[in-house]
Amino acid sequence: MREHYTITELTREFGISTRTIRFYEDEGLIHPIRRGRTRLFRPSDRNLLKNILRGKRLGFAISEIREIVQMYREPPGEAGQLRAILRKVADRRGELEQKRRDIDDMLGELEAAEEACLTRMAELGVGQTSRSG
Amino acid sequence: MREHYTITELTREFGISTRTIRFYEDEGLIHPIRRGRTRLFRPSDRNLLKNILRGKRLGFAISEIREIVQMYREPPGEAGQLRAILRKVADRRGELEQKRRDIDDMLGELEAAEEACLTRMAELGVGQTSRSG
DNA sequence: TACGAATTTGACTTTTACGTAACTCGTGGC
DNA sequence: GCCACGAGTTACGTAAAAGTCAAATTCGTA
Repeated sequence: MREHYTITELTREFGISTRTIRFYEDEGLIHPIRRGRTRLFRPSDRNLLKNILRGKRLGFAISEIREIVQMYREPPGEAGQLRAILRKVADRRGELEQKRRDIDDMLGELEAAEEACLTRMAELGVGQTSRSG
Repeated sequence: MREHYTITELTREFGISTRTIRFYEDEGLIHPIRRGRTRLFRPSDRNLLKNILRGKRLGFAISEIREIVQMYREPPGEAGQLRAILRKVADRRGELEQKRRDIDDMLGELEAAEEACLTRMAELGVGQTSRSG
């Protein structure tokens, strides 16, 4: 595990721009340390970025991702705040389960579409090159 | 199964605005029939809308959703187009599987966060009201 | 057929998530 | 000391996805 990563290393690894990473810092999602003015990303920062991009792929907004990654930090010492986090965790879990149902439904539709295409090709007497599923 | 739905019925059912539905029509995602100038939504339109909103929840852009719902239509009669659809189906399936991995990873992180909170509460000697998982 | 509620269309505005341009700073090599 | 070069900052721009508002229709119905 490396000590630090530069911003451009992370842009290459994750296929995003420096602007994007700096934007996430401006938005308070990530807090790299500095050597002079230059950002240095620790492995934990890199991991956090990975989490952020996961959230993006799942369609969460920046404001939501901010809330989510805040839940991953050291739990606070106050009971009310802990309960608030637990509630949010439960909410997000519900959302994710909805998304999973959405994925399954969508996969079902795709399969139906594929079947329809294959049937149509058979009708036309067209040979297929390969079959994925 | 009803014959037709009005626009406001669908807005209530799905929790979206009339502007949104009309926007989707402008974007060519949906094509309700008309009685005069008034839109009438068939059950198939309602189902299509459901598909569109699924895509939205999963973070697909309108342009992607347009492509996706086009794949659900009657397959064309030309072999090249059929093969193109099959390729797109395979691509989307790959994306959905990535999203599913993202969901599982994120659920894992949430679980870890929950554990950390519960541990912290135990340390503090705080009673929990309930446990979801 | 007159009225109010719902609908349509069109234009303009807003928010989000960055992109782009223009410039400065700091550091290593010669 | 100068230069190249990557990184930083500031400010403005923009595309997508609606929200908002106004004006014109249209519909059910009394």
